Amino acid sequence: MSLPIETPVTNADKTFFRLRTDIVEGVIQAGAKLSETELSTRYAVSRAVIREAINRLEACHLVERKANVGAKVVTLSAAGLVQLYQVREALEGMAARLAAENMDADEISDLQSLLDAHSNKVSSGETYYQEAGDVDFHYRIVLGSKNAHLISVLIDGIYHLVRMYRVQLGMAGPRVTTAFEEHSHIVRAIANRDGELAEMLMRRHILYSKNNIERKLNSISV
Amino acid sequence: MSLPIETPVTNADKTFFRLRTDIVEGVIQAGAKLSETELSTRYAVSRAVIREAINRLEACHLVERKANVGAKVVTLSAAGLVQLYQVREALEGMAARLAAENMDADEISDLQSLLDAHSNKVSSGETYYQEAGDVDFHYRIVLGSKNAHLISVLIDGIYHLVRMYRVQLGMAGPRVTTAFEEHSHIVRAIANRDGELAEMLMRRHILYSKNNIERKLNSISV
DNA sequence: AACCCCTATATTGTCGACATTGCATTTACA
DNA sequence: TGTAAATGCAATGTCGACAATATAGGGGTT
Repeated sequence: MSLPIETPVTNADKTFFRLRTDIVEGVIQAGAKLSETELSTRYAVSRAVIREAINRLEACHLVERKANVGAKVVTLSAAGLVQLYQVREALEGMAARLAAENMDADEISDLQSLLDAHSNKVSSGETYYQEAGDVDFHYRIVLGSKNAHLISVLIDGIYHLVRMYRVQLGMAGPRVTTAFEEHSHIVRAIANRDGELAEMLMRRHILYSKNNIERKLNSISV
Repeated sequence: MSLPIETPVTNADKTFFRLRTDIVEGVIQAGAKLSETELSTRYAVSRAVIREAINRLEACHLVERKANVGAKVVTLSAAGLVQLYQVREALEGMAARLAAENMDADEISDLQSLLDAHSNKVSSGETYYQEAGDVDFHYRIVLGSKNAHLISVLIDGIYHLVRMYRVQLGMAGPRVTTAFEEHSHIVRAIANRDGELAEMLMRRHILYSKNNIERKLNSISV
C-alpha cells in the first residue's frame, strides 16, 4: 500500500507513536491515568519527553488533561461514538466531493484497481484484509481531496479514535460485501467527476457504518 | 455575551494565549520564525514553557514545526483560505443540522434575541459590532450542536485561523445586511427543527462568505 | 573559478532538580 | 461525633544546564 508513513525522528516522536498505539490497541486501558513519572521510568526517557508526547495525544483527542492534576485516556461511550461519526460524515463527505474535483486520472485508476484487488481478497474469504482495505480506501479519498486541513484532522486525529473504538469493541470485519458495493459506487461517482453525488454516497456509507458499530456496541455493554 | 471564556491557569497557558493573539493579530508576522530562546527572554519564562506553547500552536495549525529546525508561523495564501473555508462549510453545516436537533427552546430564543439586538446595532450603523456579532452567532450554533469534537475543532482551531485571515487582510465588516438575512433564515430553520435545511443554509452562507473574502484577497495581493 | 569537505556556531532536543499545586489523612475544636 | 483547618505526600509545573543536530562559512582541491 502506498500510504505515507510517519517517520519518527526525535525521541518524543517515538514515544508519542508508542503511546498512541498502546492506547488505541487497549494496552493502556481507556480511562486510565497517565502518570508522567511512571511512564518516564517505563519508557526510559525523561519526563519532558513524556510531557510532549502527552500534549500531542491531547491534541488528537486521545487523552484529556487537567492543569495541575494530570492526563487520562479518554473513555469510550455510545454518545462519543455517535459524535465522532457525525464529524466523520461531515468531513469525509466533503473529502469525497473534493476528491471528485481534484484527484488526477491515475490516482483514480489506482483507486479503482485497489478496489478490484480487495474484491478478490474478499471473495476468497480473507477476513484479515477487510479492515486494512477499508482504511486504505478511506485514506486515499481523504488524501485525494488535496485539502491539508481535512487530511490532518482525519488522518492524524479522528481515524485513530475510530480505530480505538473498533479495536476495543472487537469489530473484526462487519458487513463486508455491502460496504464493498458502497465503495464501488463512490469510486464511480469520483470517476465521473460528480462531487455532489460522491459526497452524498460517502455520507450514507458512513451513516450505515455508524449504525452498524452502534448496534454492536449496544448489544455488548448496557 | 455568554461565551465560555478560556481561563489560563498555568504559565504555559498564559504564554500560549499571548502567542496566539500576537500571531492572529499580526504582531508576529505570518511566516516569521519562532525562536525558542528569543521568546523565552522576551516573555521572561523558561524555554520549556515556550516549547509547550509552540506545541499547542502547532496543534491548532497556527505554526508549523520541523524537527531539529524550529517553528514558523503559517503563511497565508489564497489556496489556504479556500481549503479552510471548505472545512468550515462541512463542519458548520453539520453543526447547524445538529443544533436544529439538539438546542433546547430557551437556547433558541436566546439566539433569536441575539439576532434582534444585532439588527438594531446594524441599522444604527455600528460597524464595530459587526464582526463580534457574526462570531457570536456562529459560536452559539456550534455550541448548540452539543458535539464535543465539532466544538473543539472549530472553536479551538479553525476560528482562530479564520480570524487571522480576516485581521491580516483588513476585513472590517463586509456584506453586513445580506449576512444578517442569511443568519435570520438559519435561525428560523433551527427553530422549526429542520436540520436538513439549516445545514443547507449554513453551507451556502459560508460559501458566500468565502467568495467575498476571496474577492478581497485577489484584489489586494497578486 | 567551481565544487566539496570540514569546522564553528547557534538552535533545538533532552535531562535531572527544584517549586508549586492538589489530595488524602490526621488532628483539633465545637 | 461531625466538621473544618492543618499537615504531609505525591504528582505536575518550571527551570537552567548539557547533548545532539542543522546551517553557514572558510579552506582546500581539481
